[in-house]
Amino acid sequence: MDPVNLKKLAEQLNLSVSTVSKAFRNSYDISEDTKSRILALARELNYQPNPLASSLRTQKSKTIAVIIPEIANNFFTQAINGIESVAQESGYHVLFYITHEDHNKEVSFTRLLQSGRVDGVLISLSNGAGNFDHLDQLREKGLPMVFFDRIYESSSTTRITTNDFESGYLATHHLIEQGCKRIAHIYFSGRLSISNKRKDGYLKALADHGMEVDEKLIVSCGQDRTENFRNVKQLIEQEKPDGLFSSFEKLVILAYEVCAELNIVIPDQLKLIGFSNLETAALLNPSLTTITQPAFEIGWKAASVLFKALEKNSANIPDEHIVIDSVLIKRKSTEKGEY
Amino acid sequence: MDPVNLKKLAEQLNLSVSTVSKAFRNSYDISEDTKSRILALARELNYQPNPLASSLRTQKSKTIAVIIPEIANNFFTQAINGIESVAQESGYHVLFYITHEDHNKEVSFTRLLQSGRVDGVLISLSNGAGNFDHLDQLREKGLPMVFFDRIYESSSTTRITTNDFESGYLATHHLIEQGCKRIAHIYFSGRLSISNKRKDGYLKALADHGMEVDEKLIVSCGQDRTENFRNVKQLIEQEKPDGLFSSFEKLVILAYEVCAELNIVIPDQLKLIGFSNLETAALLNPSLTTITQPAFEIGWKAASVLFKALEKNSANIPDEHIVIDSVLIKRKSTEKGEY
DNA sequence: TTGTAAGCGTTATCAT
DNA sequence: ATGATAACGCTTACAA
Repeated sequence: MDPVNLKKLAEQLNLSVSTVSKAFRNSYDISEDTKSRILALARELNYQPNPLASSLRTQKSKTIAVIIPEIANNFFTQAINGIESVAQESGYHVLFYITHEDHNKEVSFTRLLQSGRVDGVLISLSNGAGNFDHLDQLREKGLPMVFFDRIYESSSTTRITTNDFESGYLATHHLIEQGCKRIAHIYFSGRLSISNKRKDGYLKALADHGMEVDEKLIVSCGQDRTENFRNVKQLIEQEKPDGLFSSFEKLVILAYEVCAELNIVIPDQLKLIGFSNLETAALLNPSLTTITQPAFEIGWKAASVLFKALEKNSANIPDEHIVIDSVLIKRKSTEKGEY
Repeated sequence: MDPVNLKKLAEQLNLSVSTVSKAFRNSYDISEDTKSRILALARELNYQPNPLASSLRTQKSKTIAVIIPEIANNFFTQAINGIESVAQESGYHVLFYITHEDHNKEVSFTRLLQSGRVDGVLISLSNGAGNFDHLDQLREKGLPMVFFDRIYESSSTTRITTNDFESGYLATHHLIEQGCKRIAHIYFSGRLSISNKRKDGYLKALADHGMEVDEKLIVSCGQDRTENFRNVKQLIEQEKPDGLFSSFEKLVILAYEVCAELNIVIPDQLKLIGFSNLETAALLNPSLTTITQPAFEIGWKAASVLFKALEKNSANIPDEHIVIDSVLIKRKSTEKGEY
């Protein structure tokens, strides 16, 4: 219960604090003999250095922050696994902050990180207001940051995403191949670059196949689940699309639920494809055709880029956009019927 | 870029560091006038106190650690949401450590927490060796801990779980009600108390209904997915149970996959029920009857108990076992056929 | 009401 | 090879 620190070790060994301290870092500059005596006592007393004191002195906390919009989301949990695997290997500690898509929370979290608590930040933006002052401010304080998935496009640091535009294109193209003529799209409105890119891919695919864009087939969703349900239901009921591309997993699930309520048979009446990292995609009724993001790799890469900069002691992270491709996994929800 | 700290504020205002420091805490003991001057400059220079220095001085980090076995797991992500909601409200920071069911990692993580990094720990055990020395050691260092879900039963602090025994009983009882005669059980082997309790519930239900226990119907699983698959496949193929109760979500999913491979029709040939917090349980083919844990509440409660103790500055957490009941949600996977 | 100074536990510089 | 000392940025008696 009473603390064991350098001072106590030093007293018990009749050494100075600085000598003891060195034993834990400088292998040279200290005799093998005293060093082993020190380490022995440290083990015996179960000495653990105080990271706060050490961080204060060295100005490195060996800690990073991860800011994400939500956690009950397969993309993010897999990305976290990627981040965490690098962090564990590099001996870093990880603080998590969940914004719940609330821009104000994002702002106040970043404020809390401005003074020494962490050495760097990995962040995936909330779908809130398009104001990035808080992020610029963090950069000004010299805190290295890496964006992943929901990136701040005009930041001058590394940004990591999947090939959102191409994936949106491919998803739509797949529906066209499967014979769809009226292809709807649902997405999350807001400032998210990925949302817009995926939609652009959808639009381009339609254009490339000489299909007209019908604005009524494009439904933007928000944070209110009930409202989203109503809107998607209305879309399917009234516009009777024969294909639907959703750019977010939450919305694909919603579409399944709407179809169940409306007794719409997938894929016969409506073919469904969506971005998703659901592990049970193959077990759904019917199994779901997905655009699956390399979530683990994205998290892994983001953390790797950050740690590489931290090891070099440089807050200078390359100003580049790294893209890791998604894969389209075909399943029953987009199968051609034999009707 | 250059740091703004108390000293700099003090210099610019021709005040002493201590006066400035007080302005941020002691509203009294300092004139309204100077206080507002200080706060104004602080805002202007975007001053953020250095938490390391402050924590070092006050011996409170306003940070807790959460140690869990895995993150890509609906129970844990929902529990995290519960934890995080309390933490945010109380202004605490949260460090996450994922053990990946590796006892050695659990040991080394706890070691890292022994000296001031955190004020308290929330932990759900890995399914490793049954050695709890590292946990006892943490307690000896005076670090408040709360266990949730996968608890250390004989620890003398608060432990929070669902009603595992009763839920195992109910699940089995439900299968019996639905007409099952040969009820199998799959679970994770190891030291986890919850795994054993759920199994005990299964055994008791069989006994209460005068059904014999057939050891061949009870299959224990480990960390190797391929091996688990093989064992569960063998169970279903050779023992031909007509009901199956799985005490973990991962294993229910596995059972679905096995049935798909064997062309076993659920629920006609085999009725399936399992512990699960899957959000898509209702969308599976067929929809899955679940025992669903109050994951958010469990996380919320665990964090609340811990913070209450921390606010009182007492490492004394009640030695009690709090139980929050699960619910049995009936769906198609256990429906009686009309055959 | 404001200031002085010690100290939290460590690290780093400079003597010895 | 070892030790004295200052410093990291903040809080808190205590003094003025």
